[in-house]
Amino acid sequence: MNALFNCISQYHPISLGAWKALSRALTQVEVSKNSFLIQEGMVCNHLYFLERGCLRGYYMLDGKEITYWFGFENNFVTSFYSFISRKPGVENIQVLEDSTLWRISFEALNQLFDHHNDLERLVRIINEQYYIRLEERLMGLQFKTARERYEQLIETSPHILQRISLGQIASYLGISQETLSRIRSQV
Amino acid sequence: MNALFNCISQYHPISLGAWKALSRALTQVEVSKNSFLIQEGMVCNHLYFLERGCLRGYYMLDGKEITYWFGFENNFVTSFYSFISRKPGVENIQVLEDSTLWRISFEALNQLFDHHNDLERLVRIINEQYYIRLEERLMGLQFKTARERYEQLIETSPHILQRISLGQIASYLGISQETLSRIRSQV
DNA sequence: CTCCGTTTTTGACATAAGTCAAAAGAAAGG
DNA sequence: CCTTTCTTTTGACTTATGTCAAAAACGGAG
Repeated sequence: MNALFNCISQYHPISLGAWKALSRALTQVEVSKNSFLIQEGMVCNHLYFLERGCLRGYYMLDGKEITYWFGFENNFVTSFYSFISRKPGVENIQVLEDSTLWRISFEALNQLFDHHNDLERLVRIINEQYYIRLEERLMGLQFKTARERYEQLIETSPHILQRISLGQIASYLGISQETLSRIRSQV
Repeated sequence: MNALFNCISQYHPISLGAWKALSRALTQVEVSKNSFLIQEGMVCNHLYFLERGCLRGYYMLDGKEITYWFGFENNFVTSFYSFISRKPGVENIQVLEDSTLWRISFEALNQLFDHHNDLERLVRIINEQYYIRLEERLMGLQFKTARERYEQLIETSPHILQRISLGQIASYLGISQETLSRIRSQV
């Protein structure tokens, strides 16, 4: 649970009381490679923190898997739309490496908000940071060529290249895997 | 200010005290067509609410204006990255029609958070809803053809077509204006 | 109503990227 | 260690989309 505490502290410090309450509400989850944390059609009832391992989020479009997200150590994870709106989502979250997570339910989190102001602030701040990242990602997709997207990925997230297969990276970048393979072979 | 109150209420009801305090912190701003609300290189110090009018957000890439956002009545507006991180941003927000806005400064907003829990909750909830929209937008860009993007825009935001020029819509969709013109001429 | 500037359309052409298919390479399982 | 399966690469070809340039249409100002 140390990893989570450290991660939180980088966003916004919380009181000891809030941390204790949060700890009590958390459950550890171990999941193994190729299993699913979340599947489409479900209402996602939990917010997760990924302590160890690696995940992939994707949805189906015309019979193809479209990867929209990768999760690594110290990332928060959920099917955001479903978790927030309490409706079934289209997202699947697949476990790419055996992973350790901590999770809290929607109800428990909202109860904590009522009693611990600083926790709600923490979540507000984390949401804002995640929003900024998503905005940057959008800008990276809107008008860049396949090569530019790949080069940007190398710069901003080189660790992805080590741990994710080429086909999944291509999907994440919005290009075909053949194209990515060719880009890679030409430096 | 009624429009703002109504808009807020749809997300999360707030106490009368919170609303009074918020009202006092708001300033009305009138801006005229073709002026700029925010320009790149500035730190954006305000969060705006657009009561009447229409705005466009864009940034420069290789000497071209890339439109990433349109704002209409009842939208919240800011250069999000800059407002949150307190650093200069790359975004420009241009006024497309004479507009009326209300604004609150970063400092004032954060002071309100300290005294009015429900205001911070409101903002957290609004942020979450905006996050979901951005996610949907990202999915719409990642793997769709020019025609699919345009058809999706007609479905989800037909009002944009009435008020925005073709060139700017094309940019928003991540395609050239010639391509959009041709798509439109073939139904 | 006419003129001027802006926006949209059209045409011709170039090119990035997708698709399909097969071969090569790497990883996993018995 | 060999076999099977999955992933990556390569080739040939197609297609969607971008680019440049010019014409047409539109809209505001006087």
